Order: sequence, then C-alpha cells, then structure tokens
Amino acid sequence: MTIPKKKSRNRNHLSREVWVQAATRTIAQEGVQAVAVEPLAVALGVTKGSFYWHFANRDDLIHAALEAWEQDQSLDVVARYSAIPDPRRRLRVLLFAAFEDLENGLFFAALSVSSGDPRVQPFLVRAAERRLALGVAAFQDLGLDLAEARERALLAYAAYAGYFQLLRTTPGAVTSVTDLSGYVRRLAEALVPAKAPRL
Amino acid sequence: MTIPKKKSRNRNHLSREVWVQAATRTIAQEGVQAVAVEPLAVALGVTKGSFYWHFANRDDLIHAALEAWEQDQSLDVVARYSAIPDPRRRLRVLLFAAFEDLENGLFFAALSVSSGDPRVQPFLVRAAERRLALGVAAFQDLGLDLAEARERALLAYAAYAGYFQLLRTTPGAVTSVTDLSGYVRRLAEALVPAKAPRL
DNA sequence: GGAACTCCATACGCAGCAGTATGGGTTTGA
DNA sequence: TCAAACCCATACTGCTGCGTATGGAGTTCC
Repeated sequence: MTIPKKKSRNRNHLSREVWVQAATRTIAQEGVQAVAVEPLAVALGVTKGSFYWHFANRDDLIHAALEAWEQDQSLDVVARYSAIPDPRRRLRVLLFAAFEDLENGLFFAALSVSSGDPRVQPFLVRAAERRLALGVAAFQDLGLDLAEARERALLAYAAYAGYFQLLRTTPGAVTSVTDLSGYVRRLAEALVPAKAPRL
Repeated sequence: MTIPKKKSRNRNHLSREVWVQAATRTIAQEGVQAVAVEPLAVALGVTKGSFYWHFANRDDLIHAALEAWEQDQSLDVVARYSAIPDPRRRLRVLLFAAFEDLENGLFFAALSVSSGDPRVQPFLVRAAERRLALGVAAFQDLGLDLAEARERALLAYAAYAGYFQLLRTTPGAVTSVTDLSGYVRRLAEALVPAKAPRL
C-alpha cells in the first residue's frame, strides 16, 4: 500500500521564498538594517543553518526582497494606466491608485528610511525615475511644457512620499484628516489644470 | 615671569557641546542609529573615556542632540511669523522659509529615517503637531473652515516632508527641477485660495 | 606644595550578529 | 535498499560596539 504519489515535496521545509517574505515584512516594519539572520531564524522557528543553505549571505536575502518588490512594482503599471485614453482621467486614476495602495506606500516609506544603505539606493533611484517619468509624461499629455510638467510631477511625487512618510512616522498627525480621498482630490485639483475650453 | 592669567581654562579639553555637535552631524548624514560612541571618539581624536565622563550613556548623547534641535526649532518661529499681519502673505512667507532652510529640512528628513527609534518618536510627533497647528491656524486665518484648513495644512506638510525626503534619498530626481522657488510658488498657488473679493 | 578636582587613556568584560564547518536526519531516485 | 541529494541543527570563530573599572596627567584651590 504505497502512499499514492503524495508528492508532498517536504514536511515543513522552508523555501527560499518564505525567507524573502519574512524579510519583506521586517523591512516594511523596521527598515532594511533590521533584517538580521539570527532573529529571523528564531521567528521562523529554525536556525541559521537553514538560512545559509538557501542564501549566500545577508546581502543576498536583502537583494532578493528588494527585487521582488521592484518586480511587483513595475509589472503592470504602465500597461494598466496607459490604456486610459483621456489624459485628465488617466492622471486622476493614477493619483488615486497610488495613494490607495497602502501596503506599497508604506513599504516605499520604509525603504526611504534605509536610503543610506548602498543596497537600497539603486532601487530608490530607479523607482523615482520610473514614477517621475510616468508623471511627467502624464502632465505633458495634458498639454503642459516639459518644465511645468516636471514641476508638477515632482510636487505630486513629493506629496505622495511625504504622505506615507508622515503616515509611517506620525500616524496621529495624518488621521486628523479623516478623508483620504478628499486629500487626494485636493491634490489632483491643485495639479490638474482646469479643463481646457473645447477648441 | 608668570604667564599672565592665561586662564585658558583647558588645553584641548572637549566640552559636552562638542560631542553633541558631532552627534548632530552624524544624525544629519546617517541617522540616529549611526551615532556610535567609539567611532565618534575616533573622529574627535579621543577615546571613550572622555565620552563617559561627559555623558551617562549613548542615549544621553542622542537625547541631548535631539533636544538641541527642538530648541532651535520652536524658538522664534511663532514670534517671527505671527507678526506678519496679512494672512496670505504670512502663509507664503512661512512656506518659502520652510523650504529654504535646507539644513533644518535635511535634518528633519534624517530624523524621519530613524522614526522607529523610541527616542526619536516623541520629537517627531511634537514637531508634526507644532507645524500642523501652525499651518491649520494660518489657513483658518484665510477664512477656511477647520476641515479644509486641516486638509491643506497636511498637504503642505506632506509636500515639505516629501521634498526633503526625496532630496535626501534621490537628489538627482529633485534637481531635475532646477527652480526651487518655482516649485514652492506652485505649491503656494495651489493651496492659497485666490484673493477674496473685498467685502 | 599638597590635596582635591577635572578630564581622559587603557584595559577589560559582555552581548549581538555575520559567517563557516561539520554532521545528521529525511527524502528522492534508481 | 542503498546511495545521493536535500535541508537543517550544533558548535564554533571573529568583529563591532556598549558600558565599567581604574589609574594618571593636568589644573585649581587652599
């Protein structure tokens, strides 16, 4: 009576991905520098022996976590929003979507916390380039010239980064504004010029 | 031939303040967690023996540096800006002054980096409360109701925090906007409602 | 000119965490 | 069933940084 192709693969073996997920949670909560091998091992109920079988070293784990985030990021953003034809509507959807993704926003804020880390820097730089380029293009599609589009994109990105920084560091200050969508709507109204007269 | 009342006080003795200044520089550059006693001692050309004579422990130094910053902060802000009679002009001056103080802005961004530190949290919370209260009051003076004043104050503060966060983490992204005053002017125009008709 | 005080160097103990070495238990495949 | 591959535990070394203990040089005060 052979067990029918249980193929259970393993009993309670940890996969590389489990470590990456745990590291991601740690980064979101306490920053990159808090990713320590031994405490993570204790939290996962194993020892360092497991870790150093899956990863070359600590940097390897951190890099894997950051790359996983970057993949999630740049995956479908362009595809999803470039499909919206009306540039005004596209810009508003972009803004609201960015502010409503709490998890991603807080992880970004946590990454900014570790901006000094040479492992983190390139990811932050690429994220900034990607997002600002997206914003600049969106504002240009509205008919603004490059300089003005850059100014507004930077303002929008700063408002985004600052919002999640405040939400992370001093949540009490943010929740005094009860209506997030009102906040974003004001930002959108401030940045998106009044509808051009039909010409 | 006695040396005439040299009263030089001491040859090259370090004062407590010297340590605080060094810690402040370190915080501005690398965050609170980078304030380590032994490296600081090496940088100052002394040993830990000096440090532990002036301070009880590491926390003592960090607390002293943070308090020095807070003092500088809340010193004359209210006195300086509440003197401006016109609320519209007062608000604009406030905004420009905040963005032009690079040193303070970057130190604030560096502090936000260490927001997880229980020593830093209270200082960040107090700073947020103080600044937001100032902003809310300024917008209320413009005739806005409380909810709207809060929304705009939060937007302004987020734009401030985000700007310096980006300046710290990805300076290249910010300098693509060459004109800071243009950025601030846009923010001011977006937030300060058009001049009310004289009634 | 000696005692007390100030400021700092030296030398230690201790804890946390990175990384390595090695062996053992379990699963898989032939 | 036996060997190989897989996955992890144990036990080390090494480094960094906190905090303490103690002594000693320079200064001040009497």
